[in-house]
Amino acid sequence: MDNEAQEQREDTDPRIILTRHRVLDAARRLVIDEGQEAVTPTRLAEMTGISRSTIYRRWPDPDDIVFEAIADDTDRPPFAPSGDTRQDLIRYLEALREGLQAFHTALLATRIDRAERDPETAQMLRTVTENRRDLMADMLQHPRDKFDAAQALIVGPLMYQRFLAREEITDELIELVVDAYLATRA
Amino acid sequence: MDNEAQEQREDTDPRIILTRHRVLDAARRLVIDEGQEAVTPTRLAEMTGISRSTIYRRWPDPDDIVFEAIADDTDRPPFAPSGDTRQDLIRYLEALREGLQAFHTALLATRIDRAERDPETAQMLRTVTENRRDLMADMLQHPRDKFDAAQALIVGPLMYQRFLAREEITDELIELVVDAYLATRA
DNA sequence: ACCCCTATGGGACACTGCGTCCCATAGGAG
DNA sequence: CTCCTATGGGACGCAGTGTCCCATAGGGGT
Repeated sequence: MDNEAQEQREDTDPRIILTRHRVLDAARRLVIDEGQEAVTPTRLAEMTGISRSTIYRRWPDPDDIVFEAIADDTDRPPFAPSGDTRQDLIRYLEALREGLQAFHTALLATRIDRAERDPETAQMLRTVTENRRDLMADMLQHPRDKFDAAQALIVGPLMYQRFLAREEITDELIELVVDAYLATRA
Repeated sequence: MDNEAQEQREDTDPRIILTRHRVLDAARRLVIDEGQEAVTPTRLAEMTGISRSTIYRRWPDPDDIVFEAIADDTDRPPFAPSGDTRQDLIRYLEALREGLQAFHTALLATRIDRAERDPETAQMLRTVTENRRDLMADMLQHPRDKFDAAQALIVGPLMYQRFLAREEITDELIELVVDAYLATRA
């Protein structure tokens, strides 16, 4: 098999890396600005200067471009917990609020929609969610296996406010969420 | 102006009503099964037997078809409150859970995604949210203007579990959500 | 029962973008 | 310096889009 050699090259050949990076970057911008249906090899070629041939060669199924573009989302590292759980939670949610205001949050909305029809995207969403759960459980020194419901309780209201109600996430809401969660632990 | 006459006909002429109904029905099925990018006049014509000409005549901009298809979502009427707030909330969330399992829930995911780029869809989402809030405030005999945060607290966790974590909404989660909310009122 | 009005059907049309292919060229690895 | 391969730049047939025109069918009013 020279499949291994092939994969090796894809990770090291600077030409391949650059192509991949530029195309996925452009794809992300397209998803954010115009939605995933705007992501076509022709548009990407125009935006990046990379030829259509190359794009088709790298991604025989253009739909994979959208998937890969919305997949690599790097969670930022957590801050150091102070030990004051209430204060830590508030700080965490304030950081989450800030993240939800960033322009790339539209990518999350696209993931939500795609996951309804694409099992791979659904799996990706689950993984991202679990990662954040583990990260947060560590931060709060909380057993992971009992933290699923807590995640929903804490993160859910902010997601609701951002994507469904589409209204501002106020300081009051954050405090309310934190206190409601803490009440369940007492 | 014969614009009024025109609009009058669109609401009464059975030919127009039937066409509209059949096309939007097919569009909903397409959005649910294959996503909004699959909604094209050609596909709709094939599915409904209605000619492409007619579809273009009714919707000069095909994108409006998706919007109208996902827009008319009728909230079911609430049940009669028993007066026991905790029990009423649990029953409400159980009904919501059932609704979130229905196949047409994918339409909500599409709304969330679309709202990121289309102001009209964003407005529609806000209106739907407000309607549910008012409905629920009435049910719980709760002042509406202070109910926004409560909505996020109560409905948010279920939405999170359904769309982000993509895991089952358990009875335990529902009880936890209700008790957490009630704790904030004490 | 009749007639007028309009919605629909069924094409044709140019146009755009898609997906595939082939060959020439440029850039990286040894 | 040389081989190997990634990219570029076209060509091509094909499918779908959006527009137009004319014939027909079905509703509403007399």
